[in-house]
Amino acid sequence: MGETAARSLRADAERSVRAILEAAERVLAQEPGASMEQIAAAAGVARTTIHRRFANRQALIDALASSAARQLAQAIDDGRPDTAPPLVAMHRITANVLQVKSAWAFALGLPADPGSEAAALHQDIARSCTAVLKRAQDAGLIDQAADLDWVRRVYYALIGETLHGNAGGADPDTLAARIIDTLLHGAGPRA
Amino acid sequence: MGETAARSLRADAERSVRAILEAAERVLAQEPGASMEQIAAAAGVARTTIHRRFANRQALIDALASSAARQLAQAIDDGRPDTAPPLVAMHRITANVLQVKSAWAFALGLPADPGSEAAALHQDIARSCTAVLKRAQDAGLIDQAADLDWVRRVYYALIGETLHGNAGGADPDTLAARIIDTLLHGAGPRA
DNA sequence: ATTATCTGCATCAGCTATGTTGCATTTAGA
DNA sequence: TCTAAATGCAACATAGCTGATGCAGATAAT
Repeated sequence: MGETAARSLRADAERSVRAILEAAERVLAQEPGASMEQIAAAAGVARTTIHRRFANRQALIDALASSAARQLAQAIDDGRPDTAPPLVAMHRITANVLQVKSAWAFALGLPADPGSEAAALHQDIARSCTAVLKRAQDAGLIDQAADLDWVRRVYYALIGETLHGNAGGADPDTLAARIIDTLLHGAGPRA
Repeated sequence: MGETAARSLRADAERSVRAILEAAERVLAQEPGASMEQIAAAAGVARTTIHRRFANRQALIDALASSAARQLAQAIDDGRPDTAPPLVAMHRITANVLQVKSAWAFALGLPADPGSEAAALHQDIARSCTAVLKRAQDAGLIDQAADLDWVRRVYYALIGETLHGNAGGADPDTLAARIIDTLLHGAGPRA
């Protein structure tokens, strides 16, 4: 069960942990090699406080990755991937994911080492994603001969590219619409 | 004129520089924070030799980025983006780029700071790329209403995703064909 | 109100990477 | 062959990060 051994921290301590994780995301996104000192400063906390909650740098990174992965999994579940009509689910999920990924870009870009909670979550997520695509394929939205694994990877890539260019300002629904349109139809001329 | 002030190094020195750059790519691709010592070892060279040719770590990274960007630009030019028929140019360019990017993944993924040679080259590349897409659009391969900047970014993303999953084994032409097909038609059912 | 927890601050030891220098040796080039 | 360039090696100084500790003051929880 990893590092989630937190046995009922005091309320202020829990606030500190959250502040540290959010600061770590902010700081490391700009400079992946940033020091604990910089993270502490951004969190409004002394460096020693970080060391009290996280044994070492790696433990902090792991916790960050887990936390972000949990939020991502939640964002997907909120889109009802198993029950909503495929197109609706895809749109909702995409919009949700865009928001979570834009807030936790660094943490979610981390290479999750096998066995970690984050890795397990990312596998679950990939499964959910493939399931939705399968439903879309059965509904005739995706070509029967298409390689769903490639389609899923293209979908991931479109999300990633959307986040790159966008400074976080544009409407998630508009962006999601473009992603799905591109995924299904590409850039070629419409019939 | 940046760091290319190299005034006729001796032949063996030039070999060393190349070995260092190639080793840096190899090592840093696996561990972006790797030490100069590790790079030197991988290059079969003493650490001090690296410091003789590159003032500091940043200078080495900059040189690496420039070198890789030059090769990428060359790979695109080799595809005759201005003269070959659009589809042919796109295919050739894609196959060439796949090979160069797979060999210099780290260097080309580096955030080129404005003003650097690498940044200028990447702008040239983006221009060439957009030009080819424009020709494809005029030829009716791409929808008239399409946003070419988005199309170009999607194209980049497809290349990036292709390189991720592929361990460098598959045939570049096959991969290029899938990229262009996906870019133009997406995953939807064929007419 | 009392207690257990949390935090900031100061401090310390240890480690590692960086960048430089001097010298002896090898190697390319004329 | 002769010279200038290039390299390896050893050593050194510096700087920055990490992780740990002790203590005094602030804060939550009962």
